[in-house]
Amino acid sequence: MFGVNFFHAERQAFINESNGDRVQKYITILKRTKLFSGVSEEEIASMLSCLDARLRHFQKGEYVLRQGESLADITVLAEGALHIQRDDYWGNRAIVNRVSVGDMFGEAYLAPESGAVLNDVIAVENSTVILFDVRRIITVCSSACRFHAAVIQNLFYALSEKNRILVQKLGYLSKRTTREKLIAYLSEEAKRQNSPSFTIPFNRQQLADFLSVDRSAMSKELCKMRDEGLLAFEKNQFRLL
Amino acid sequence: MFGVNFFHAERQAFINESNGDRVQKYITILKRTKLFSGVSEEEIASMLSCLDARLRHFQKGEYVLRQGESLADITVLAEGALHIQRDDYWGNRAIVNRVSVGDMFGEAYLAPESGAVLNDVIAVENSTVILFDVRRIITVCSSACRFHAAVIQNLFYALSEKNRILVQKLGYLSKRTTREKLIAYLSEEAKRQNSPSFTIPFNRQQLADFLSVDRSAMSKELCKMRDEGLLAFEKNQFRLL
DNA sequence: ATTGTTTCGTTGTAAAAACAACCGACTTGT
DNA sequence: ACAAGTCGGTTGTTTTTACAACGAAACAAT
Repeated sequence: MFGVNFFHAERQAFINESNGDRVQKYITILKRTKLFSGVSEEEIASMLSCLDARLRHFQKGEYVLRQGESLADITVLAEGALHIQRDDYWGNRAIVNRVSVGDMFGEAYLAPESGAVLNDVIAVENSTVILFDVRRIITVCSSACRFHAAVIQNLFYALSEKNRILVQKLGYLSKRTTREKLIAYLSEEAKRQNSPSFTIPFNRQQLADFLSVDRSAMSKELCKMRDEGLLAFEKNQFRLL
Repeated sequence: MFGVNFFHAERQAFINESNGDRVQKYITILKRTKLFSGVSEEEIASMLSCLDARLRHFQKGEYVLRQGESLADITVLAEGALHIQRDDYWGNRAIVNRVSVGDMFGEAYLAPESGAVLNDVIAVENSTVILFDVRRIITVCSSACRFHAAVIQNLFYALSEKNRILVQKLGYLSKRTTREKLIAYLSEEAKRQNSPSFTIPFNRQQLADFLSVDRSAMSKELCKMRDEGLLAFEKNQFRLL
């Protein structure tokens, strides 16, 4: 089987047998990612072996990365959804981030000095991950890959962007009260989705974990804000007033 | 004057007049930065114009970057010290980070999609900043700069590393209580400095801002922890027991 | 239809943090 | 030497949060 093949033989190349149509599916996905933005499908196909691309599949609930593991690959989520989360010594779970299709993850641990991965990455849906050898990406190969330079630029901008997102989340968490955290997050999300009415990708427990507050206290605060006329909501649909 | 020259004529090249010894001083500094790690002084000198390097000087207390400004340069601190900080609508100041000599900063806002700078950057000492055009760095020039590839790798690893540091700080801030935040920060710092006895680069107010807690409450908690025998401290010298 | 599960709101209580105000020890500048 | 400013600790009060426990609604499985 295709999936099992790649799962158990990590170093196997992306394109190997007569799995052209399946490969084509992932090339189509890659084409839409930031990493390969501006690179045609043909060029992606020709770069896959150059970059040592590999596939791995994960069932819902499975660990994609565990705290303490080390990582030497750039990873892109091709199907499904992941949560990057962290459990401290007494079970407090914080969702550091949510990974959607096309996102990279784990790229913070690729520098030679950086040690082991600090978070768990877990599949919240059945998921497929594509891995690339980091050294092959950032080492410019002389001639073969014309569009290697474009991928390097994309990678740089993606890292820069992720950096900004982390800074943004630091902005939420540096607020002292639950209300301030909610206002910071929700108004940012409204701005991002360009509408005072928007959907968040979390249920209550997940949002509380994301903002590192107690769920019931957050629920209380949300309802208080609703009663004060600051906002309206139903499930994960919010509207700022 | 040298400094005034560069301050008022931003686009002026790094090497221009008979300022060889002053330039040499900054080349020596750059050689020790992560960005130019593994690149010789001669090679740095030859790359400076290629990368459109510029100098700017700031007095203690001056703003290096303001919230809302945009940025198209990679910035390296050559002398002095900066604080990256954020004031919210009601004056709560959070020190997002401290920038030391050799560090890059502001690299989160370089992606075309990323908007304005979200934080203030302020000089806490008289400081000198070196700026490089980001597009010139990540666009591989065909022949001129042999060591351009090394700089690209360094830049990538630096961004990755900074990413990890942000994730780490998120780890501190996602703790719910002041005590937990202190323990997380201090034990991490002890690990980093490889000793249970270590110095932190903050005074109390700055540490409180860094961890986004109230100074007096933090002071109270520190003393309580000291009385419980968890740690000892004097000024910014700490020892975990 | 009923049982179990998940999600979300609610309540009361205990713990923790913010806030404000103040004090003493040290620096710094004149 | 002295005034002004900085820094860190302390205290008391108010506000906020965590925590635990419960209940209703929605949904899925048997």
